[in-house]
Amino acid sequence: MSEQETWRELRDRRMAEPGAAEAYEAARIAYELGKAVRAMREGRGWSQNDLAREAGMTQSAVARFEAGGTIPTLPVLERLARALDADLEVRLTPRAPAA
Amino acid sequence: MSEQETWRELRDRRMAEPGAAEAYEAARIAYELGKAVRAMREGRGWSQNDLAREAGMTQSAVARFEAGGTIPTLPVLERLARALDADLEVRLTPRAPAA
DNA sequence: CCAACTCATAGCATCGATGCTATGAGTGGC
DNA sequence: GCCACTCATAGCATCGATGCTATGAGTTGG
Repeated sequence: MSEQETWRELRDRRMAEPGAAEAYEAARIAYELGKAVRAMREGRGWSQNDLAREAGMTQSAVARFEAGGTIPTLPVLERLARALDADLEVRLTPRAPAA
Repeated sequence: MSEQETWRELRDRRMAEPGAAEAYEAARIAYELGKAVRAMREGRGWSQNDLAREAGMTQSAVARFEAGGTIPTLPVLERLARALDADLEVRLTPRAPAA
């Protein structure tokens, strides 16, 4: 079945790390971002190569990111956002009211 | 005036890099996040040390981050968010309509 | 004046993300 | 069957963020 597992496993293992709820969250966010970018890219009918060119990176980097293989850094997210005509938003929203 | 300049200068230089609008944006976001965290921390009457303890890092790391001395990674932001009872939100919002 | 506390930096080690090239597998067209 | 295209990985080099300890300066309280 083509066995394309490594990054997926990497990600899964990360999301399963017990004592690290924060790490889990970061990995989850990375995964969501990867899916979002893939959706936007496909929405434009772009190949990973096209997006890579626009974002100033290589196809392998895009694949790695979309697969959730790593937790992306803000500069990379910015470049992808620009390439996709999107805005990168990063916020800390208080869970409890300012009370 | 006490001359506490290095990180500030580092940040300023980063935000001035010409060909790198993305880098500028990332630096700007880092700066905003630093200010936001500082505000939340002070709102609780916590010292950098208190926050550091809660977030599992050292006072110097908190100072560096609040000063915008580095572009934070998602795991660090998550830990800070948790320590401050906040949620970390990272999103790519399309600038142009789906058109 | 001294002690304690808070924050800004320095300097260094280490880990992890990114950048690269190359390759394998799957698909579609000719 | 062959070629071209797309995507998933491997493997490696490098850069940069984080983690640490230690220190200096400024403040406040005694």
